[in-house]
Amino acid sequence: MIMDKIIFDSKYFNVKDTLDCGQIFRYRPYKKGYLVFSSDKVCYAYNESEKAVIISDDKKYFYNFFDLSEDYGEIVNKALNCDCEAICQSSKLGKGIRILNQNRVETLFSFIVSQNNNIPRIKGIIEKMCFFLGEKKCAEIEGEKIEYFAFPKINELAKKDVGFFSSIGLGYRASYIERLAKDIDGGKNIEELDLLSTSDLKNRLLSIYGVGPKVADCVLLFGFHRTDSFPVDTWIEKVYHENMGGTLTDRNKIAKQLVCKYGELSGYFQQYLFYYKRSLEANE
DNA sequence: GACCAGGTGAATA
DNA sequence: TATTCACATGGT
Repeated sequence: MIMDKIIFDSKYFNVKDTLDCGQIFRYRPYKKGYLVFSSDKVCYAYNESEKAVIISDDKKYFYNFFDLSEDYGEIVNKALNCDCEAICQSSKLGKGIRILNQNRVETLFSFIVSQNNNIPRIKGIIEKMCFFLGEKKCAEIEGEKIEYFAFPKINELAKKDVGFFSSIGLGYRASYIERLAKDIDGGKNIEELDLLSTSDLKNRLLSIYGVGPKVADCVLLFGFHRTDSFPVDTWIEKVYHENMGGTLTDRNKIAKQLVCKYGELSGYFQQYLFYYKRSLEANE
C-alpha cells in the first residue's frame, strides 16, 4: 500500500473546523489531527505550520473529498461583503471550513440517523452500523497500523430487520433505515440521481420514507455538493431569529428565502452560520 | 422531570 | 394548506 501526501495552504483549510461543523460523523482524533473515514477509505489529516496535510492511499479521492479545487478565498470574500452581519462574522470564524464531497449513499443514511438527534449520539450509532455490518479494513499510516470498519454495503444493511436497528440505538428511525436499505437496490439508483437538477433531485429524495426537507437539503449539500441548498435545523432557526433578524417561522419558508437570496453561496454560508451559532453557545 | 438534539409522518381542522 | 402530535434515546 502506497501512502500519498497532499499538502495544502491552511488559510482556507482548517481540518478541525471542517470536521466539527456537523457535515460528517465518522472521524476521530489521532496524533496531530484526525483519522477521517469515508465509504471504505481512511485518511489522516492535520494542520501544521500554515499547512494542511492529508495522508492516504487514495490522493485523488481525498483531493475531491476535501473540495480542494474550489477557491474558498473567493467564497469567504463574498461572505465578508454580504449585507448580513451574522454571515460576515461567522465567515471570519469559519473561513477554514470546506464543504466535503461525501459518498452519497452514506450521507443519505447518516442524515436519516441525524434527525431529532444530537451529534455525539449520531456518531455512536453510525459507528455501530459500521462495526457490526461494515467490512474490516486495515491501513498503514506513517508506519502505524490502523484498523477500522468501512461503511456497510447496502446488501449487508438490507439483511437486517428493524429489531437489529433498534438494538443499536436508532429508536423510531430504525424503520426508516430498514426500509431504505431494502428499497434502494444496492444504492446505484441513488448515485445516478446526480444527473437531475437540484429541485428534481430534492423531490426524489423527499419521496424516500424518513426523508423530509431538512435531511434532503443536507444530502443535497454534503452528498451531491448542491450549494444552492440551505438546510434549516434547530441551530439555523436560532441564528436566523436571534442574529439575522428573521421573522418567518416555517423552516421550509426560511430555507426558500435564504436560497433565493444567496443562490449558489447558500450551502457555504449555512455551514459558517451553523458552526458560528454552535460555538457561541459552547462559550457561554 | 422537563427540555433538547442537524425532524418526519400522520392525523386533524 | 397549515397546525399539532407521537415518536426512541441519552444528556443536561
